[in-house]
Amino acid sequence: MNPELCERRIIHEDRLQIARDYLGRYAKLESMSDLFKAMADPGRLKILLALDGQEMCVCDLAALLEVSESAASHQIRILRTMNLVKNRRDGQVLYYRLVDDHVMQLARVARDHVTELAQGR
Amino acid sequence: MNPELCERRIIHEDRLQIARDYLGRYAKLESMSDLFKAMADPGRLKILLALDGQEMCVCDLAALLEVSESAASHQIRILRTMNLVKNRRDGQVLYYRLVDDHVMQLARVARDHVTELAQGR
DNA sequence: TTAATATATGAACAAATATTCATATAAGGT
DNA sequence: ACCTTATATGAATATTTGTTCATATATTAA
Repeated sequence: MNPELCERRIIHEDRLQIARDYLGRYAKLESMSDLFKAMADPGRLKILLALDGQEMCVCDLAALLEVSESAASHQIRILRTMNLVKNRRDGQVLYYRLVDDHVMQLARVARDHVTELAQGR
Repeated sequence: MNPELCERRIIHEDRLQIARDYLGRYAKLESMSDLFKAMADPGRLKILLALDGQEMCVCDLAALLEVSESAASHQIRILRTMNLVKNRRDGQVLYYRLVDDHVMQLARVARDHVTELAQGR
């Protein structure tokens, strides 16, 4: 066992308690980080933005990202698994679309954050 | 060169063009995915939530996450690099705090997303 | 100025993630 | 039934990310 993990140094016991209580109110913390993980790749983020307001198929998205259809399909599978997109079959073609508006809300806040920082806050 | 990347199959040229134009308006796409990457780890997400409304030092955060102070410091460095937190020195202690409110906005939307999905939308 | 505290950082290793290639499945056409 | 199209998936490899351990730096106290 690591001694550093046992005899632990804590300066602000009160703040630690506040943080623990607060984290208790965020029950699905793992799922939340999974959601961010899904959006943490430029390619997947492009896919999500491309699906804002329209349905697209795998081959379209592969063309957009300039990757193989297999690679695109793997990325899309992650987005499906994380419940960000869903699909609808029309004959041979699977059309992908966003599950809800949360994704775009996240994208907008993220864009605001990075643009504000670029302007020196 | 991969032939699949050259003779590309595109079904919806119009939608592809819409997506390309739309992505053009998201200039800082890499920075956006970096921001999500920073929040894509449960430990770092805990740190960010813990800092909602209060300052904490590295040893507090290490205690909260139950990891070594070195590990906590490495995680915090990522949050600093991605401009999510900043610090203030008071003597020997470095106090960390959130840069702005965007982080908490993101956390709230993410929480709403995962709780709604858990309830079957 | 020596020692102690608080934190940062570099390097090595371990674990997770992404990409590629080959193959599988599912629908539609012939 | 057989072939083609559209997409999914498994396995192997390549890349990225996280953790640990040792060491470095900065501030304060003795």
